[in-house]
Amino acid sequence: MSCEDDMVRTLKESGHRPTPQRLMILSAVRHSGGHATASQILDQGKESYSYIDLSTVYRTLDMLREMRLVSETHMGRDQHSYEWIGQDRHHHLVCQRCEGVIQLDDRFVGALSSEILESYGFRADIDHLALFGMCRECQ
Amino acid sequence: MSCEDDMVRTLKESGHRPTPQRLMILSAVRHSGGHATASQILDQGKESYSYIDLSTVYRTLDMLREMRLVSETHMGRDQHSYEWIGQDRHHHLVCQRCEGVIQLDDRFVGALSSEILESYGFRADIDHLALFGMCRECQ
DNA sequence: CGCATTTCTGCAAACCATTGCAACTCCTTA
DNA sequence: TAAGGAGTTGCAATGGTTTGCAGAAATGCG
Repeated sequence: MSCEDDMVRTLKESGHRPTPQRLMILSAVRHSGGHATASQILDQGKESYSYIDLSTVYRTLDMLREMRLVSETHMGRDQHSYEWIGQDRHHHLVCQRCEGVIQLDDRFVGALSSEILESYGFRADIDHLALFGMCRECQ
Repeated sequence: MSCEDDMVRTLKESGHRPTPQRLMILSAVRHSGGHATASQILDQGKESYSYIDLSTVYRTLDMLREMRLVSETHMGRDQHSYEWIGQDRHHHLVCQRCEGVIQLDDRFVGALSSEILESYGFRADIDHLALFGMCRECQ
């Protein structure tokens, strides 16, 4: 089964329509190989498609976020960045001095979620966390 | 020693100038008793001071954040909210259904910071975390 | 105090993200 | 196949935040 058919099916099953714009945005995020900003997705879309509006990009990304297919992260003060949620869920440690990024395994954050659930009965949805600070080398 | 003298000294020691605008903004955040948005601070400022610009408010809040005197939080999709960091550092659990907010004790997050420091050598600065999800009642 | 230097403010413009709306497209049902 | 209804898009306008810059204010020093 092709990647595209897969997306069409996923959209339909969740009660959304598989429009060309959506398939294009989905494909762009999925194959960007890492973080992508809304305007990057827009640019990529314009190459492979006649025209697409920025608001459509945001609305689609928002939909995908609610379906938990992509994660939305505020990386500092810049644009939001979006990433396809694959098998290996992970988070980021961002150094504010050297601007380096370290991948943080989900088990650390998962442990926090479990403790919160136990103590407060609150189910935290942490798809992608970005924590700021300073890395070993810069300290 | 008055509250104001205290602020003047703090600013000077960090190499910043104690201008009337800054003292006003500092005072507004400090005495707001909880979260305050930039425009709320602006309004409060206009009452006690002739005029102050919104960009000055943002720039000052940014400075205070870097000095770790206030915390900046993205509460959902609305305005950012700023809070004076007092003795009792805390975080928030925001329910996406009922929009209720639960205070989360810092020891949970502190434990996460410690684990990250131990495993990665990364010193995370988590002044104020807002986690989204669903509370016990809404599940 | 007066002057040079640095820092800070207000203003305007820019930028990112969101929203309302009318037109359009897709899907369902007859 | 035609019609109706729901969902989706592009456009324009809006709101919150950031930035560049010229003038103003504060500081340090003779």
